[in-house]
Amino acid sequence: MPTVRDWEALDRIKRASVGQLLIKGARLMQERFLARINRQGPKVTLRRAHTSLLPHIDQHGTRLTELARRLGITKQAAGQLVSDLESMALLERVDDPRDGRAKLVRFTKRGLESIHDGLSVLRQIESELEAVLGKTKMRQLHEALLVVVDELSRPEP
Amino acid sequence: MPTVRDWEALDRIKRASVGQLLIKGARLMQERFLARINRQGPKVTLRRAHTSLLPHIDQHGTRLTELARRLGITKQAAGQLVSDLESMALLERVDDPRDGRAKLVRFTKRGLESIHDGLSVLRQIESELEAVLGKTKMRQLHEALLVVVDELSRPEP
DNA sequence: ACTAAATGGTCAAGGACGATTTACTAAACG
DNA sequence: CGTTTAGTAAATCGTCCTTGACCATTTAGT
Repeated sequence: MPTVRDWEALDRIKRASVGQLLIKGARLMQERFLARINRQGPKVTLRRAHTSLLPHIDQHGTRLTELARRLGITKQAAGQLVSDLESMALLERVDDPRDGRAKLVRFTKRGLESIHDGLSVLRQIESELEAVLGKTKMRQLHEALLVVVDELSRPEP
Repeated sequence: MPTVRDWEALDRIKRASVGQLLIKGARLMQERFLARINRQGPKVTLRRAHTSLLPHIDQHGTRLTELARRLGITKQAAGQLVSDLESMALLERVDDPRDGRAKLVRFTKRGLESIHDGLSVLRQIESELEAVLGKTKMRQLHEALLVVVDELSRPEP
């Protein structure tokens, strides 16, 4: 039977939970990022799935299957995302010289410029965070997040 | 024209970006949480939208309209989530004695027990993080995230 | 070399989720 | 009263992803 004491405990946990703060912070970060990107120009409309694809495009291009593998989705799903970004002229498919079946997905000139713009928006937001956190705590946050991502990336026990 | 130097810069930024680490960490956290919750019993299947609703249910019940407002969605959308959770016997709708039109959404006994279970899963994951981070860095992470959430919660400049 | 299996990719259909719009009932408020 | 507020109902939508079928090419087995 739930008591008032139980509820106070729940409240304390909710406020104290690193996990919940992490999730909330990430959501806010993503919203702010997409809002600024899509505000500063009617060029294209990036969606969440696109932004999770883009970081996996390598300098010399990446195969669709490899992208799908890295994202943990089917190659059809990855193909759809690539097609979207292709129609925005951010990505292009070129034949892979080492395999006649394969194509390499890579940035267009414009896509690369857009990525640079995007990263500068990200840096801007991060510098706003650093302004309130301070340099030291920002560095600590960065280090801690590296460890967190590393730990959570390993398979479940 | 993109150069190799540009690419190296991009790579450095990607690895260094607090924003991207935050988003990735949150995604991994949520995945691990839902996986464990849904693994330790075939009782119910919680989805992401449900877990974002639950923390807003107050001790004495919360009105649907208020839930919708807090979540930033329409009351119909909130109503649907509540209906889902109701059919899992985690929530119930009761008449609000202070307003004949209104109903209060509140936890059932079972729902509250499940919440406790859920929070203990969360604490478990967090303790695993603390095991690799160390107590001090875990505390620093917590404090930094509080500031980050606070800063990102304020309206856009 | 020749065929069989594996691999890279595309097309089409559609499902799950998380919402929205529009329309409605019932109660409260003033 | 008439207007506002709480909630429900039904249809639909956008996003993101899957399944299934298929073609072209490479790789392996014998």
